[in-house]
Amino acid sequence: MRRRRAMAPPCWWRSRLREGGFRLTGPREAILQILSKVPAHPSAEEIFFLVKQLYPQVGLATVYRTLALLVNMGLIHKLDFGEGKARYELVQGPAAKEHHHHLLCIRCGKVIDCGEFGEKEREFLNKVEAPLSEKYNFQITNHSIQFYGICKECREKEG
Amino acid sequence: MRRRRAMAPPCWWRSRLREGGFRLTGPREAILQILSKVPAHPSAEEIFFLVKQLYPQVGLATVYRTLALLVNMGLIHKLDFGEGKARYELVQGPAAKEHHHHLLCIRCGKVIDCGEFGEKEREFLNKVEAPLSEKYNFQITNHSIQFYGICKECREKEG
DNA sequence: CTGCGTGCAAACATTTTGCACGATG
DNA sequence: CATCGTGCAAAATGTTTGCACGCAG
Repeated sequence: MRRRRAMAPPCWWRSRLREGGFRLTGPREAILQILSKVPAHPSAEEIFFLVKQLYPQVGLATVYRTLALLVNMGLIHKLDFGEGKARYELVQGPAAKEHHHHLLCIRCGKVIDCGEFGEKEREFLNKVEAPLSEKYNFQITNHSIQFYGICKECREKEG
Repeated sequence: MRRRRAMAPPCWWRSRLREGGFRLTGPREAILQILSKVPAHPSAEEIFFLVKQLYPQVGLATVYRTLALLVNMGLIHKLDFGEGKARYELVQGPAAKEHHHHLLCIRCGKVIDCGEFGEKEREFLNKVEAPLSEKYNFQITNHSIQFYGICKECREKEG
């Protein structure tokens, strides 16, 4: 077990793109590069600005098109916290390890990350995913759990 | 058990509005009326058209403003399945009884309702909600669980 | 060389906001 | 009768699409 050298599968996604019959282009590489580095769940616009630093001539439409492609290929997850915009995360990326969910305040819209319930969550999912998958003939690739409510600050303000 | 007369709690929400210091207006009544009758999770636009049948002069902006008000008051839940628009449901309404979650296809966007895991879900939530609520000082009023993946039809189409 | 993928700009869809009028309490 | 709430229209925001050009294979 002595592989110490940063794991670095330099571009594990290239083969995936080829397999799918898609071309390997600058924008796509840049976007995947960014996604594999960014820790949190960036929105399309955030990704756009990050990619621009790496590949300045990129257009926002390309970011959207590439993200849609990657979602369909199953390389990234599209998340929606009800903010009016989507967020994205690499399936096998930094965020995948720190898999977490969210508390969403219905007053101020604040999003609190919470990653504490790993064990209980897995237990629950193990019980639930297989039957669902079978019953609906649906191949589950990801899940997302949100709790809605009122945050500390909003409760203090308005009672 | 012979109450046959439609249950009709004529307007349980009026007091709630008053308590909050809000006026009791036509549009608000109409919107709550609709929400308490509709079974599924209507979008703002769907609500708008339904309310129009009951209160024709209503404007779409009022629907949005009222929905935001009701969310803040905790009378309705705002849901987002990543379709680019929000959906709403009454907290204590028909949908509340048939509490369910969703399978979302990342290929075609299909939304499949699934309501089968009541017991396991409650078990999980019981374990998880209290600690979360305490740790983040967050009053949980609702939750939402989604599974993302690829539906039967899309798998058949594209392998 | 043949398209697929791209950048740009315009189109779209949903939601929010500004304003003057009207209704509620 | 003082505001709060409303309808309308315009603006803002996020995402998609049409088109001609250029690069990957």
